[in-house]
Amino acid sequence: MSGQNFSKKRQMILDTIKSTDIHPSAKWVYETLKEQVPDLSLGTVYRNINLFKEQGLIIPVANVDGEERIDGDTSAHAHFVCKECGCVYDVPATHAPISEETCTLDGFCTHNTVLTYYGICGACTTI
Amino acid sequence: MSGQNFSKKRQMILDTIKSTDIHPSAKWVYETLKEQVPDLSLGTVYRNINLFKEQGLIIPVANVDGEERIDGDTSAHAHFVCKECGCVYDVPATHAPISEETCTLDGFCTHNTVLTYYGICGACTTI
DNA sequence: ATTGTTGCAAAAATTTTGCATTATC
DNA sequence: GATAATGCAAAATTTTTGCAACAAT
Repeated sequence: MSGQNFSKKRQMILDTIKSTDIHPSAKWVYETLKEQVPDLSLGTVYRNINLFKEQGLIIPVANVDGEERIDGDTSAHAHFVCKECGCVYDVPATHAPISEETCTLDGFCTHNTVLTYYGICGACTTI
Repeated sequence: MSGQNFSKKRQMILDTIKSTDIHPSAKWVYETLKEQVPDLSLGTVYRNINLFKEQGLIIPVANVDGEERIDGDTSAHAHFVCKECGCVYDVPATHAPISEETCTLDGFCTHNTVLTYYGICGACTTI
């Protein structure tokens, strides 16, 4: 596409990431989209995810069981990772003391802050 | 050792982790200790790191360039990860709004909180 | 034509694991 | 001797990459 060079598949990968709140892994994006787009390659998913990260369209939020999990919501908020089921939940920014200050430390320039709570989620506690 | 079943190598691996503040990767621990203990295996380092994590003797603090970085200091504090050089720095708890509350979210039980700042460190800014 | 994107498969890199051997008590 | 820890190498995973083919303008 003109200027934006977004291919159909690239757009669908981004849409898939943006349309869910499960904080997916690359594999999940691939498997989910594969149903609609049979001729999709995992390499393409990885390549586009890396591109989106560079462009700031998505952010990596956690590494769960060796898999990187990403978030299409780049607004300031925190996350809760369940050690039991591996689910990643959003935690409203109001609950999370995220200070968006930049360059607070001596000579250090902070670009972004990641606040993650680890524990057992409600679903896993109930069971 | 009696009761504690700590082998010499296990103890040396833990000591190596506890004696540095660089927040090492498994590979770094292996390569560093290999100089003193030539017959050390990388598998042993990984096995012991996993053990220490289960026991709460060390904590994973970040995943930098695909490598998990660990910390022998389990007290409440935050970290700064330089996107440029990959160094991981300690951030005093006084600077970090770490709330040690537990089970604050509905039915969720928080075991630990990880607060990480990402940006460019002083050394990389100067250059 | 030229530029960018993808599929495919191989390759890299990190982490785990099976099993025989060695250490520890 | 019984139990646990290790070395070694293979295996399992996730992620990256080379290259030929394809798409778009």
